[in-house]
Amino acid sequence: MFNKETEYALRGLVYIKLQNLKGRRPGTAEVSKEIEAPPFFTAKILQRLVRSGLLESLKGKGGGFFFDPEKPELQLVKLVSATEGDRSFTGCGIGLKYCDKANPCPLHEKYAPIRESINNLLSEETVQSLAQKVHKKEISLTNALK
Amino acid sequence: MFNKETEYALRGLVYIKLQNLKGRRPGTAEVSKEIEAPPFFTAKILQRLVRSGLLESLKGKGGGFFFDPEKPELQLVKLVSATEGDRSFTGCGIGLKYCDKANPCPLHEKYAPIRESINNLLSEETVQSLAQKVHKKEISLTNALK
DNA sequence: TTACCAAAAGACCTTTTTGTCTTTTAATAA
DNA sequence: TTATTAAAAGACAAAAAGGTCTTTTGGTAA
Repeated sequence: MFNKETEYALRGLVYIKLQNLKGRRPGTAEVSKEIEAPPFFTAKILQRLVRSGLLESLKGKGGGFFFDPEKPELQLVKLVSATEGDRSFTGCGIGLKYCDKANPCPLHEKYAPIRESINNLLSEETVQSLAQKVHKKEISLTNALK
Repeated sequence: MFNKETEYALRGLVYIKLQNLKGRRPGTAEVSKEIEAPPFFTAKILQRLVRSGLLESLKGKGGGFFFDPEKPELQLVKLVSATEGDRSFTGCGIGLKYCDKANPCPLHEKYAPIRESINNLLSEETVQSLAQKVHKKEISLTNALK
């Protein structure tokens, strides 16, 4: 579904949001440990997210990552665009440049609705909505079995 | 959706099947040209498919690629397993090792049905069924606009 | 104002994917 | 049997993805 960067970003951001809800700002070491992702790579990914304006950070003692409460919720489609680029869930199933209802590839009829439901999912869900689910329910962010 | 190898394999196999229906056995040069894929890479991919038993080939004059009429239709899931490995449409959306109905990640509820419909598509459709669609309808295999 | 802390920046590396090319092998036809 | 044809095999290489590490910068707190 997603590449590694997006997976780590998703897990990391949901973890950060959960901690923010508790009034905390986790740092790279904590985030990478909790989501079981490579530490330096996690740091790099979070940095990129800050640079692209999807996440905030604070240096120095007591520093760490957090979401700007002023900003709207972060739709997954925005996140995935930032990590994988725009074309990840827009292309043709078999890789044709021009493939649409008027000029379909042989997979189009069945694949188009699936692609659409992926895009719906990515528009409907946000980092915050995912964090809520983890917060409220018996839902996990890591590989630890409960 | 798929990686390049799978895309080229899909387009190539459908083209080969279409030519087989006309009593022809296309070679690597023809296939790569018709599906607009890199010639040497196409050759390598078709070779791999032959080695894994999904396609037949004949060397020498009049040689080329063809499907064994004795074999059952080639389900896309078989093809994708050969080119991308088994785990491409079985994993968790956010990359957790253990994620299922009993121990779901926050994306599971909405992603699981999508993943299932992808797997249904890949089981239902075959190289032959896609070739039939191209044969019967106004459906394209290449980037050429009609 | 100094000591310390933690993110930012960026160089560097490894692996996988994607792609190219040459040589060898096997089949066919003359 | 020889010339020709086309796939098989495998070495090689570029690009992208994934990952590591060191140095610099900017904050905080004592």
